[in-house]
Amino acid sequence: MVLPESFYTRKNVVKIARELLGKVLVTEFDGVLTSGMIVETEAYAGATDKASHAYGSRRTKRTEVMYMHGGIAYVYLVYGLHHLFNVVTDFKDTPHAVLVRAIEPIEGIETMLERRGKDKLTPSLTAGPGAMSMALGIHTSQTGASLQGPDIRIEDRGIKVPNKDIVAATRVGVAYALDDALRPYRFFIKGNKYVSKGKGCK
DNA sequence: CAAACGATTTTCT
DNA sequence: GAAAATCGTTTGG
Repeated sequence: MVLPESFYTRKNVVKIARELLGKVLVTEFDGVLTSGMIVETEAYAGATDKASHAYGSRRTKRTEVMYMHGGIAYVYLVYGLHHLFNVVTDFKDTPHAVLVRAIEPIEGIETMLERRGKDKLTPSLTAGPGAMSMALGIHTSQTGASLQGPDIRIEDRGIKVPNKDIVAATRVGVAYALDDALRPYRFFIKGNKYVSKGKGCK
């Protein structure tokens, strides 16, 4: 089943990030379907989180989508070449979001290999936020798209992730956030090959 | 209006 | 292990 809007419109963004593990992220552009199980996420707690783009209630053209009602996509460009896919949570005017960092490919693997310019399935196909977005065909033009819409959705296929397989850790690439970089807002499935290594992963 | 920089990945040494 | 690639957004003059 496709996750309903009520899954996203809750106050605890950290809890949502954790619950997204094991769910299936699906994109369908021009009738081409690609999907994968979410194995790694990070929570960004809006106004009170120095690592978030919306820290201190900063409101700009780019971050505007984060202030919208939960259940939409927030996609943006980093380093001029990587598209990162986020899920906006919580209610209007509360800029919380969950960054999806990695998936385990399920459907449309051929398409994903093609998009990435690869010919063999390796973990690097979708391990890491930039790589994953490219494999799924996610682009900054999809920012603000509904997750109940025809192009992008997240499904619950009954996959259960045991508590003991969920690891909480510090986030990657946010050292500039000082003390907030130490918050255990990163979740991933223990032992999964598709979890990104990340630079700051110790 | 100009300048600096980043929630990263890949490739080369 | 280190460095480059590359551009929209943010910040300062």
